[in-house]
Amino acid sequence: MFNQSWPRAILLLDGDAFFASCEQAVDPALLGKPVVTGKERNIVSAASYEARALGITRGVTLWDAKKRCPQLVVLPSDYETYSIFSKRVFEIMRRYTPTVEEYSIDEGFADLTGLRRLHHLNYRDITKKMQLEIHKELGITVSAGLSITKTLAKIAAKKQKPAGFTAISGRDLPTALSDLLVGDIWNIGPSTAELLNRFGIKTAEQFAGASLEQVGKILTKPGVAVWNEINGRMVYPVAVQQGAPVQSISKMKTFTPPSNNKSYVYSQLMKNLDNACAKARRHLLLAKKIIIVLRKNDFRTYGLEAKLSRPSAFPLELSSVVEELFMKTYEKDIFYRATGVLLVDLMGNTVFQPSLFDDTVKIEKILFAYRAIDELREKYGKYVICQGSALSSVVSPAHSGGENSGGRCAEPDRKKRLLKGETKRRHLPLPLFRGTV
DNA sequence: TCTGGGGTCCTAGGACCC
DNA sequence: TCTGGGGTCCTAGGACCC
Repeated sequence: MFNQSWPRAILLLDGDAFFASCEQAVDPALLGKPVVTGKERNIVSAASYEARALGITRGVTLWDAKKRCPQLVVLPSDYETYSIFSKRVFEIMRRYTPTVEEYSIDEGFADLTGLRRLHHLNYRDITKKMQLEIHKELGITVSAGLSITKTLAKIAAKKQKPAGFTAISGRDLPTALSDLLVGDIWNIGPSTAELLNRFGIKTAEQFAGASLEQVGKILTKPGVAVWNEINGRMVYPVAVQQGAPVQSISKMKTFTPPSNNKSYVYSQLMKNLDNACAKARRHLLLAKKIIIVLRKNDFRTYGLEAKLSRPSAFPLELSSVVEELFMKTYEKDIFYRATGVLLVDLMGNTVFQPSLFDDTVKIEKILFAYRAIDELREKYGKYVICQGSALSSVVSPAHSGGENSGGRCAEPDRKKRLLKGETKRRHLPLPLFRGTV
């Protein structure tokens, strides 16, 4: 599988407290203050280093966080802004190599192998230059991990944060792994870690030292891949995805408090259908299969799927299918806490040709209607229009848990304010918003 | 981690075919 | 009617990630 014969130089850049740092970069008044994002979920999804210093970590409830630190600045997550920062980080990485993988919104891999001569710098200094440019141009910091495989680069990047740089060479391997538990390795989750523990393998070093025979007996393909990677043998290449095709689109939403009201639960489901379809249309995609998901109060989650008679991304067409699935799944007197809609088996909407049996006039009408709907939503926000059956989820305060339940038209789109320059900005990084919206 | 939301990939097992 | 072997496709569900 891997036929490279010289050691690779794989770099991972990992944003430091990324969401919180973006907020601080956009609004300098927040610099030096404890800032968290996640207001919309009532849970800390990112905490600035100032907040971490006060013991506030990802996942704690805002209520706990506030109690611990009354002066805490709590912000709703603004993914659009973070995505813009993210894009610009990747652009800076691409100044040095085209082999960049946008792994997540705040992490990117780059393969620097063989680029030292081109840049007249060693790998360390190439990395340092990237970090410097990111800091200067965007006002945020990233930590770097440099090693011979992606898995080792991940391990390296975690060693020193924020704004850190850590390299793990082939020679350093045993020491680099000695203080690490198996469960801390990328792609080894809780259940695999537990399995390995049962066989006496507790640390990353023990795992790396196990024989292929032993590892092959305990784990399947993905586990063996990780074992190769932490031994310095590359299995995962840096994958330059050009417009990586989306495999699925889903919308899932918890409502508080849980409800046993059938029409309310159904309306929640329809709202998800609306939003999932809108997203699919934005991506110019149609689904061939749809799955609905109901989560009971005990967190057991049930899914039911249906193949569509023709590919679609239109609630008008899909609501009857969803209703049918819902009736099959829904149990009376059971409390539900969340619903979801997944659109899978996606195809481009340009490829789709109506079959002989389709009613082309009707399809034209539906397409026309949704073009209008999408324009309205683009202009006035996503709650301006929705399926009638989803209505009670938007307007009914009966079961609402405040922030959680739709109707947040009040807060004007923050990005628009930023565009108008109403929010203070540093000598930033502009043009931050060129070509978007 | 008493529990958000959005994804990807892998595997086991059944159906169906030769 | 019983037996065998092997391939492919599909689905449900698990595990993991940020």
